[in-house]
Amino acid sequence: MELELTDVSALACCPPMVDEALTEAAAVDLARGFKALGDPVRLRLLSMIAARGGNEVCVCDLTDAFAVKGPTISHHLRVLREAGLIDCERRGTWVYYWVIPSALAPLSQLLDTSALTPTA
Amino acid sequence: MELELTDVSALACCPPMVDEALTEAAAVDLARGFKALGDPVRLRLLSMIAARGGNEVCVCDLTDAFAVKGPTISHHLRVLREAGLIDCERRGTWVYYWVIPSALAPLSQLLDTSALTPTA
DNA sequence: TCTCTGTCTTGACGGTTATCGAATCAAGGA
DNA sequence: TCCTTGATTCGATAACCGTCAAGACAGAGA
Repeated sequence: MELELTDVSALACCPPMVDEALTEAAAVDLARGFKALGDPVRLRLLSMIAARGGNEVCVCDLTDAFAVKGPTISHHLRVLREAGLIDCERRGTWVYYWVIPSALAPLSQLLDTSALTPTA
Repeated sequence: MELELTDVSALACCPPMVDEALTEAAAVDLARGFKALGDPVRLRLLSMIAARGGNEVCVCDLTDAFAVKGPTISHHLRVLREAGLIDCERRGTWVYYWVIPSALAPLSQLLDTSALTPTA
């Protein structure tokens, strides 16, 4: 399970873009995260993992919910992991995944528009 | 300027995914938005447009900030527009773009993790 | 009308990505 | 030790995407 992981700490620094435009470097970092979210299968995989809160999800519970085959699920989980959005651990026969909230937070904050619509 | 635009209203319906996993249909819709954000040039373009708040930005003010050529800027602006994240209008010689906050909001809310980290 | 400037579209090229079958690896149990 | 099950990796293929040069279009001004 050796992968090149995105440095999450570098992302935890982002005011809403309605307040301040991104630098080129910040855009490269953050776009990596959004790109990982830009596939329907990956986005739903992440949501199924995240919906367990801090708990974990077994891959075996994910695969059945999708039309795509096992290797494709593995591929998408790897992309999410390389983006630093999730992590995993093998315990016995099964592999468990969980979400990394500190990686999601900057992405959410960047898109926050509450400064434009104060009463919405 | 006739394009197929994503229906924004269909997106304005999304609780954080830490509370509830996405349906397949919702994932397809939302992934379209994230996919548009998944390129460094596009993300920075959007941030430069959004940073003006409700005001508009002339394309001529965007082009100089990037290494890529005019057609590439046009292409990325079109992708952002087809995703429903921005809109534009021509006035005289110049074309002005502005952000659509109601399209950004659901994406931000979906990634909100405050329910997991109450005091962060 | 012609010309100039700003923006977009077209067409093409090279690189990337999603997907799957087959093979591989990891762990448990017979 | 062998077999079975869960998950990943490998290799190949088809589709997609970012980029640019060249050309087209829109509007302003002479």
